[in-house]
Amino acid sequence: MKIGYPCINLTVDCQGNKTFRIKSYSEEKIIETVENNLRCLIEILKFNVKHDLYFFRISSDLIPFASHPICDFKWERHFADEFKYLGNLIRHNEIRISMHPDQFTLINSPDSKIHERSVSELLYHSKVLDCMGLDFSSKVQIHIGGVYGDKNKSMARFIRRYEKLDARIRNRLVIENDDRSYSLRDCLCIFKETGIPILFDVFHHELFNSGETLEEAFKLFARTWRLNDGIPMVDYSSQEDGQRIGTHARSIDNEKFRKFVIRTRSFDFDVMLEIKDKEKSAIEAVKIALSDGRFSTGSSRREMSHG
DNA sequence: TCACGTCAAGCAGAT
DNA sequence: ATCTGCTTGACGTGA
Repeated sequence: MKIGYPCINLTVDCQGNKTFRIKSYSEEKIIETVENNLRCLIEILKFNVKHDLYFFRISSDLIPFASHPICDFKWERHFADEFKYLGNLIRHNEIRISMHPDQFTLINSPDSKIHERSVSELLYHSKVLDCMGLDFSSKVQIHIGGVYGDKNKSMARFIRRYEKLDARIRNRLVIENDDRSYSLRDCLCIFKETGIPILFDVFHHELFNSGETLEEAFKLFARTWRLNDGIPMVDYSSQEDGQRIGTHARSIDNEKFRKFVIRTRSFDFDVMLEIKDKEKSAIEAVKIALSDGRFSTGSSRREMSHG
């Protein structure tokens, strides 16, 4: 089990997801911004290793406007050395990586323009992982998309569109159950047709499910991951008390997480804490997992792999 | 230096 | 109709 958090580190004094307004786009601006973002990503990953955090989601803002027509900058070539360095850092420390394109990425949209933009966005995400030389256990996660008034048609459209995607995307794409439109059961239907692994979101499943217990859900999604995909990925959050249903917790609820760890003991998976205070809660989660014997520190893992 | 309107992009549900 | 949340507030103009 590896534990991590998404995109932003609040301790390290380095913002790895800097962007700018499209109006101020220039080659100079994007070079300067990406330089900063790559440098900070390195800093954050080093911080993570020091704190036994071996799972990280790279921000989609790493290369701002990468999939937009305005961007004709050859970022892969320009930053080839930096990407190589990052790839080595990630592989050497056995860090698990994910990316999560945002809510505008909808490959099942009936609007062909939105569909095309979404494919470009997915290709950008896949290329980032490719040019770091990462294998197919580094994933790009999306939700199935919109319902557009007819769920069956929209799911069929997703499947058709998926089958036409570039292999660079298909090798990395995983689907995540969401909290109101497409449940774990819906993701399993898509899996049956396409073989896409399912990234399980614990909190979404609590809010929107077909009656499966946590243990049943784990049995169902865990087998959708093949050997090349690595072990299953899980997103974890919990409800912030007193806020509207669906609000992610500000800080980890230690007892709740401990219970989760105990209930899922018979499964091996990597877990990302989608908690607002980021690495702070992730570090708490590491302590809890360690105390349950679910987790080995980086130094002991490295010794094992050498010995 | 700081307040605050706005930011590439979509959808669904709540108000 | 308008607002909010979503993996994450942050950019940058104007005072």
